[in-house]
Amino acid sequence: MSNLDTLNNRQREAALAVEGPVLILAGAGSGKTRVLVHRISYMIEDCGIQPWNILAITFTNKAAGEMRERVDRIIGNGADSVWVATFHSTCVRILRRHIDLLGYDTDFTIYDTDDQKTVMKGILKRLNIDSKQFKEKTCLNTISNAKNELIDPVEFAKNCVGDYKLERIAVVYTEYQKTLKESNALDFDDIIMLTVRLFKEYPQVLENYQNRFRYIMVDEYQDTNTAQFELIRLLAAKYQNLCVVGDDDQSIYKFRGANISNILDFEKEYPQALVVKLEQNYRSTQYILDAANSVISNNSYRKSKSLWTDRGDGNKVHFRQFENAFEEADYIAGDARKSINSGEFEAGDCAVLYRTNAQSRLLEEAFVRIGIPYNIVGGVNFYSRKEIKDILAYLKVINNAVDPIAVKRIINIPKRGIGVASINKVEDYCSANGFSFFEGLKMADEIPGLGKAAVKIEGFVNMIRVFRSKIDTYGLKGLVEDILETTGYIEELRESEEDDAEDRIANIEELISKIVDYEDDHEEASLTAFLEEVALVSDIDNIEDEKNRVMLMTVHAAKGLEFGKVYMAGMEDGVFPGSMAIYDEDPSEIEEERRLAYVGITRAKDDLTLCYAKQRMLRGETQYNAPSRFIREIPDAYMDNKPAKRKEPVVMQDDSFREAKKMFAAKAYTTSTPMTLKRPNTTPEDKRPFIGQGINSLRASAGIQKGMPAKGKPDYEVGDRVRHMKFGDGTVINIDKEPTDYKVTVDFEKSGRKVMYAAFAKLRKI
DNA sequence: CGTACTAGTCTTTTT
DNA sequence: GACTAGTACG
Repeated sequence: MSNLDTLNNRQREAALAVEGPVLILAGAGSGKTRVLVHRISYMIEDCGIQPWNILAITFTNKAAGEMRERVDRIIGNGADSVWVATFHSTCVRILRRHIDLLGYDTDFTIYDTDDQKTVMKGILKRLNIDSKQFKEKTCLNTISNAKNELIDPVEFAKNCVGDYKLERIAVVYTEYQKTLKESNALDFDDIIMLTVRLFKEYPQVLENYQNRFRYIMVDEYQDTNTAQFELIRLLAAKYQNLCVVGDDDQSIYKFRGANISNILDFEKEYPQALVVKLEQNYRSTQYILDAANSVISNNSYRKSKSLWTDRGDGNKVHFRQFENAFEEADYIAGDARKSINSGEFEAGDCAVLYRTNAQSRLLEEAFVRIGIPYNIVGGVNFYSRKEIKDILAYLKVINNAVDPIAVKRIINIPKRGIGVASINKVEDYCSANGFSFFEGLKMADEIPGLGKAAVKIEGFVNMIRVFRSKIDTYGLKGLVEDILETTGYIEELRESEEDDAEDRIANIEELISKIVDYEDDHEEASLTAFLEEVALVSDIDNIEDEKNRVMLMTVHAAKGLEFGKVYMAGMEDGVFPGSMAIYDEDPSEIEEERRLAYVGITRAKDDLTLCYAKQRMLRGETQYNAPSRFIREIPDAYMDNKPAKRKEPVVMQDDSFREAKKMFAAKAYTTSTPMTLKRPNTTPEDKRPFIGQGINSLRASAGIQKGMPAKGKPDYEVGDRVRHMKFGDGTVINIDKEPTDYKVTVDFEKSGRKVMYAAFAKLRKI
C-alpha cells in the first residue's frame, strides 16, 4: 500500500483526487513533485490502475528523469510501464509511428534553431525578399508563434489579408513548411502541431492513445502553449482524468509561447475541476517568503496565494549597493568565499542568479580571481557548438541523405575544394530537374559546368557511401572515429593555429564519451535514436549537482532548483526588469519580469542577497540605473539595508568605469600570473562541462575546474620533496602566507623553478 | 576558392 | 564590447 501519511492535508487531497479534472496550484517549494509521485503510487497500488494507463508529462528531460527515478523508487512493480516523458519526446514517439498518415516519412529528422535559420535564409533569398525588411529571425518568430497557436500556412494566409507585411510572411511560411517537408524534417514546433493535427484528422489514432493514457498528469502547466494545451485536451477528452500542476506566479516563458491563461482559465475549460492550493513552503525561511510574496502581490493577473513556512524567520534579505558591476561581482565572489570558508555553506549550496547571460562574464572573472570553484550553466549549448554540429551533420548525412542542410554544412568541411559556386550549380540543376540535393550530388558528372569540382563531389559521395556500408560493423563510436580519421577533421583543427582549437578537440572527445555512454545504456543504439536523443536535450538537463561548486546561471535556468544561499545580481531597472519590459506599453511584460523575480527569490532556502550596481556596461554603453523596482516593492522591514534614497541622478566621470575595470584587471593579473604560464593537460577524467569562449585559459589555469582550494596550511614544508601532476617531482624552496592562500615556490627537476598557489597546485608530499 | 575586414545585432530560450 | 554574417579582395 502506498504511504500518504507523509503528506500534509492539502497534498493528500491532491494525491487522492484520481478521477476527473484536477488543478493543483503549487506554490514554489510546496512539494509538488512529491505529490505527483505519491499520486501515481496511490493510483497503482491502491486503486488498481494499470501503470501503462498513466502518462506524466514534463517540459524538460531533467524533470522527466527525476520523476522517473522517484516513481521507480516508490513503486515496486510496473513502474517502468508508467509513461514519463517530455511533451516533445512523447510526440516524437507518436509521430514515429503514424506520421506517414500526414505525408512525412517516419524517419524524419529534427531541425534545431540553427537549421531553421539556414532554411529561412535560403527561402528569403529564393523568394527575393528584402532581408532587411524581413529579418529571418522575425519571420521565424512569427511562424513559431503561429504554430504554437496551431495556425497552419493556409489559415495564416486567410487571417492576414490586407496586411502587406503579414501577407509576405504568409508566403514565407508556406514555402518554409514546404521546404521542411521536402527535407523530411520537423522543427520543434512542428512536433507538437503535427501531433495535434494527426489526432484531429485521424480520430481512431487519437482514440487509441486516449485509451492508452486514461490518467494524465502535466507538470509545470503554467508553461504550456496553446498547441500543448490542445494536445492534452484531446488526449484527456474521453476519460477526463486530467491532473495539471503548476504555479501561475512562475510562468516565465511567455516569449516562447507559453500561455498563462491555460492555468488561470483551467476551471473555465473544466468547470467540475477540483482545485487544490499548496501554500505551505518547505524550502525557504519566512523573511525570504515575505519578500517574495510582497513582490508578486503587485501582479494583477494571477490567482491569489500566499506562501507560508514553519521554518522560522531566518535571516533578513540582504541588500547591497555598489558603485559599479565590477565591485558587485567582487563582493559576491568574496562573500561566497567567506561563507564557504566559515563552513556556513558549501560551494554547491550557493548560486548567483542574473537576468541575462551577458552578466556572467564579470561574475566568472571574479570567481576566478577569488579562487572559488564555480560552474556556469547555459551560454552556448554543447550540441550547438560548431565542431559538434559538424560531426553530427556527418552522422545525419549518413543517416538521412535527404537532409540538405546537413549535407551542405559538411560538404566542404574540412576543406575539399567544393565551394559555394559548385553547390549553387548542383542546386540549380536539381531544382530544374526535380532531384533532391543529394541525388544531384550523386550524378555530379552529368551536371554541366562543374568541371574539376565534379570529381571532388564524387569523392565526397563515395566517402559517405562507405561510411554507410560500414555502420553495422563498428558501432557509433567506431563510426565517429572513422569520420574523424578519414576526413582529417582533428588534424585540420590542430593545424589551424586558432587558440580555441584545443578546447574544440576536447569537446569532440566529450562527444565521443557521450556516445560511448549512450551505447552502454542502450542495447539497440541506432544512429536514428542517438540523433533524436541529441536533438531533444538541453544544457540544463546536464547540470551535475554532485560537483561542489557555486552555480552561476540565469534566473530562467534556475527554475525548479533550490540553493541555501542565493545572490541575485544586477537588480536594476533596465536590467531586471529589462528595459524592453519597462518601455513596453503592455503592462503584462512587467508582470512577466516580476514573476521572474519571484522565481529568483524563491530559489533561496536560508539566505538571499540582492545586489545593485549604480553603474554598469550594457551593450557597450555605460549606464546609470535606479535600483530595481522589485527591490522597492519589498518592505524595508524584511531587509537588512535599504536602497539609498534617489538623489540627483548619479553622474560620474565616464572614465571612472574604465579606471575601476583597470584596477580589477590588474588585481586579476597578479593573482593568476603564476598559473597562466601553461595550460593544464586535458585529462580524460577532467570532465569539464561546456567550454566557454575566451575565459577558458583563465578558468583552467586557475585550477578552478579541478576542485576546491585547500583552506588550511599545506602539509609540506620548506625542504620537503613534493610531486606535481604535470611538473613532476621537486623540492619546496619557499612558502609564503598570503591573505587568501599559501604561495609555494618549488624547484622541479624537469621543469625548473615554479611559483604556485597551494590551493590550486595540489602538490603531494612524497 | 579562400581570406580578411567591416557592418549590424544585441533578453530570457524547457524542446 | 563581442560576436556573427556578409562582402570585397587577393
